[in-house]
Amino acid sequence: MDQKTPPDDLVSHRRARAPKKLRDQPLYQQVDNTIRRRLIDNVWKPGEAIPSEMQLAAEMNVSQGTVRKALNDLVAENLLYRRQGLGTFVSEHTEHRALFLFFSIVGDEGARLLPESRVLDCAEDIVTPKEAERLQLAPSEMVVRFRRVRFFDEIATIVETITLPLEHFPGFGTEVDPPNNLFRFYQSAYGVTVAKADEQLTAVSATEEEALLLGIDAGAPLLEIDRTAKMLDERPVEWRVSHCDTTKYRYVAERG
Amino acid sequence: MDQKTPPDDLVSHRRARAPKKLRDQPLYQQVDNTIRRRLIDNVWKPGEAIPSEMQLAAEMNVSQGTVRKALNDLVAENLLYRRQGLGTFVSEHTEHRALFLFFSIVGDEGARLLPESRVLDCAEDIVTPKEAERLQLAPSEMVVRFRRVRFFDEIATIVETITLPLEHFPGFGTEVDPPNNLFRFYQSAYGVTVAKADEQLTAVSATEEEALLLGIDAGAPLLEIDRTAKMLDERPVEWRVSHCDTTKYRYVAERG
DNA sequence: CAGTGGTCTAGACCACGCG
DNA sequence: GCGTGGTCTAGACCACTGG
Repeated sequence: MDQKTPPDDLVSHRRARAPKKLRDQPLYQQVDNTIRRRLIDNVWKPGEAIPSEMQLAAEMNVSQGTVRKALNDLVAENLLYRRQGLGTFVSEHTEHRALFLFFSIVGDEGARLLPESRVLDCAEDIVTPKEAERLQLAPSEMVVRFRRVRFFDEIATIVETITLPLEHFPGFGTEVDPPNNLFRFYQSAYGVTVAKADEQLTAVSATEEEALLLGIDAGAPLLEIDRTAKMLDERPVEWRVSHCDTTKYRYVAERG
Repeated sequence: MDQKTPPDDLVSHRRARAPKKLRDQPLYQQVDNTIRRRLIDNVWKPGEAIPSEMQLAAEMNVSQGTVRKALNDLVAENLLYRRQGLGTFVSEHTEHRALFLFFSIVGDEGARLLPESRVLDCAEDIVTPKEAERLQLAPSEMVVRFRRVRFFDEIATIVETITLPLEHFPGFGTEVDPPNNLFRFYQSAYGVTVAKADEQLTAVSATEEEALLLGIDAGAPLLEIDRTAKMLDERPVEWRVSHCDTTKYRYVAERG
């Protein structure tokens, strides 16, 4: 077959009116976008297997190799994972994934532990200007706001404030208690999958209240992590400001 | 051709004594390693073009597609970059690369600027135990240790201490002054290419001296970035501890 | 055993940069 | 025009998983 006997589905417009030239998006990008769309729309749900390469190739009228390139790109983004002999699966927020993809606090030996949590307070409210900016909400929208203390090995280490747009999380905090692994809960209870997060780190001084909660002196230095978590389509769904006592635990990153 | 009429160079041993079974490394991995080795050994230097896919494929007796997979993996690691119609090139520490790959401090508007630097002191010395651990040196080895203040828009923002193993940087600090863009200097003057870095972030209190240098109060919270920079072969080459005043500038990261 | 993904090849055409 | 990388296809065999 010539490079393309126009594959109908994806590229019905491609070269329909253009005998030559006219560079569209590459085929594998169109496949990528199609699959991405289905993930966003929850057509394929976290944990489930998606169709095989051959099936996708047949459906989209492209070669297996083209589908493979798209799939491998999505695997590189951690949206899918593949197991030889089994199939291709939609990533989910298991303990492990939450730990290694979205949690960067480790102990002196580099061991990662998911901390325990105790909720301090929780209420619905109108967005503050800052929250509206971070969550891209209109000035009058409602949010759920709650604070909690997090413990590593029984030692209070983090105080954090979390804000969620009520629109995506109806009944949150009033009908149910926030569990420890929030991302997994967002996914299972609300169908909201967190795919990426932007973080800004600064150093701040502990307030009186924080000092009391963490068992340290007021004014002691704390690491502030200001994090906006986003869905697959880049829409922000959670704003979290964490104040961490870094005397026993540190934030780690790898660059390059 | 059958999947492999044993390509001589890379896999002379592969299936030499094994009629079946015996899984070695995939071919594209062997190609990857061969190229990586040449980068480590400076056979191909930063900024230079490496041979074309066809040439490499011919040299290593594999198909163009196999070479391509290896090259694309190396591009994903930022060790190479490719320009259509031109060729494949070894990455170098340009201002841009230094800025976006190894520098994470940005202003309120997210704009990235490379700060100016003023060196405070610089001397050769025997390693401390901490330095020996970070740089993986024997207890009696010599290092160069220097401190500097860094300025964004004329405002002192960072105080940092940098330690280099003298072995890799003979004459550093005594015969030449440390320039502002260190990574580029390591590369051009010593042939040392920094390929990755591990960072640990904590919050600390400003010492009297730091407070004076940064124009803040003693005890004010500072962001400490403890960074070990490594070469292509993972050997550490620089240890840097930066104390940053994050009232005007922040550390940013992206996860997921 | 059949079906999945993983590796490898061969060859086509396209888009780009340069002489 | 020629050589580079970029996209796409077709088809082979291997390795793993499950029934």
